Amino acid sequence: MRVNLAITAPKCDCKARYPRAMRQGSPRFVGETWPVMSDEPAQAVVKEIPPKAADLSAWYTAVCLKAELVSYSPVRGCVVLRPYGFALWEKLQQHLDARFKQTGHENAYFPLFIPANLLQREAEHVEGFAPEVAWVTRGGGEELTEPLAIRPTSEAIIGVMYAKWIQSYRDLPILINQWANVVRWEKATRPFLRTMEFLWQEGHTAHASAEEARKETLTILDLYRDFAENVAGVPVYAGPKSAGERFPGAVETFAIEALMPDGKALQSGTSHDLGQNFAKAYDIKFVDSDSAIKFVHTTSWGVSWRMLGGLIMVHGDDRGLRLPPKMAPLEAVLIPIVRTNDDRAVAACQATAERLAAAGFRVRLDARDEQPGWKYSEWDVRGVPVRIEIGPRDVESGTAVLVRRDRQKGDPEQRRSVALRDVESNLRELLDDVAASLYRDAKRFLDEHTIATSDRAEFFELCRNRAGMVDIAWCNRPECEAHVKAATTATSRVLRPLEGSAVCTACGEPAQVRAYFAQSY
RNA sequence: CGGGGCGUAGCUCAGCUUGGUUAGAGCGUCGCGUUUGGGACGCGAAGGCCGGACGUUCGAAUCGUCUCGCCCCGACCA
Repeated sequence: MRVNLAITAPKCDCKARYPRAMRQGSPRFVGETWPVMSDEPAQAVVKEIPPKAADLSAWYTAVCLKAELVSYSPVRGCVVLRPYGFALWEKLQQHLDARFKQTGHENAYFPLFIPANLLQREAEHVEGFAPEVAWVTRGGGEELTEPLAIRPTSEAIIGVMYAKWIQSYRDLPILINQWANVVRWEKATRPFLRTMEFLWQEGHTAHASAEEARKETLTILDLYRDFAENVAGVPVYAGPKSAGERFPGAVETFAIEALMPDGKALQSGTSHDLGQNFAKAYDIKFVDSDSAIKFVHTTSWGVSWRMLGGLIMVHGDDRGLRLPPKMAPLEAVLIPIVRTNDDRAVAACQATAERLAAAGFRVRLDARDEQPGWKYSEWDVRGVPVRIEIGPRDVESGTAVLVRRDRQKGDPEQRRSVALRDVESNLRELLDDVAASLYRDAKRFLDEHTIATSDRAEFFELCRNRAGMVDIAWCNRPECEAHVKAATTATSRVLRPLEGSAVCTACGEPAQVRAYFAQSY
């Protein structure tokens, strides 16, 4: 089998090199820090990527651009998802889609345009989305008699269709998902985290009973949690949202919330129990087994490419992306070390790449005519979990050097030499270890930045300082949350049951739940 | 939508205060050669409606007004 493993498009806009003066005296071999700038702790490791700890926002934007995930476009607030970024999105799609199928869902596709009157049927829904809906008012050179909304979400159009499709309890449940783009008119945008047009999936289901709808909502919530933790390596808190954080039109909203390095929470997936609100608005009725005409119970749930933004921030370091292996478009990149009159390493890499591909690994050979060190840096920026180096010494000894992206230079565990005959098992083991290690680090960060307090002043201070997930006993009253938000800009992220009795840390009223409070993206 | 910053070569920027010949640098790109285990080096070459519009002026990258876009910090959201 001859697979196309070599890269063919070496174009990249991140090749800037350090000025010569800065390079002089730099070590030529691994195991030492490069560049030598020990008296300048804030110095970027990779040119054009500022240190992550110094300015998360600047670091984030630079990484998204330099890793060639996205590129800004001439369209305000909209990014181009470049091939590497799209490949990352595809990995998310593959994993989630497989889970949706396993739980009985089917994919379908609904129109991008939503007539004004449809969108307006559910009062809370339209009110909630009004500020961010884009409208088409002209088409074919003529003013439209009825403006068309560009979907901010698809409850409306799907509700109308469900009303047509559903007659009997035998038609239920309907379990449909769509992969789509949606538009929300945003004022400030950032790659993945908030763009005017974004990619997501939205699931829409209809059920005969409230219990079944609630079960579906929770099934998806757990599916999202499982994906975030076990595939993306991002630990999350999952649970119900407060009334103030609820989806417009929902009876109850559940979410998974991740914690970013700057102490702000990122809502990474939502699952809504819509009750009969949309069924009533869109007249989705069925005849039940007892011959009574009833409204269905619906749910909706979504994960967007925002999840990718969270993964980037949680795992990335000063050298760029660090992708969890299951999400990485490439699990390993092979870099031959060629010498003058000795390009045996290229053939060895090609053969190894083919073997690995045959074994099911996503690998690529980088045989471009560039310095090896230059290639290391470039693939570091892109976060490929493992690099495989084969040089003349390896050709002689039948070995390869496996270098893991999650470890820093100088770490003795960063690189290991393995026999080529065992490369598959070694790579498998290494990838698993990288995945576990990335998750472990992220989990430790979340744990260390989840702070329980019952002291009112401390609570407000922690919220203001973006200390992380601030865990309190809470009254679950909208007025209380509004007050906390006004004072600290933090809101409740997700709730969980309260054990025993307590007073609300924020206001002193009787507590009903425990809540994680944090500022959020 | 408020507050702040920035748009000059593919990238990072200098030049602008005090308008004046062909607008510069480093890196990248292209060609040739030497190199290649953490961002190589030499020689040669190409590359710019100075974000856009209007204005002031004999003359605008430079001054003024407007506009578009990007970044950062807030308010709203996934």
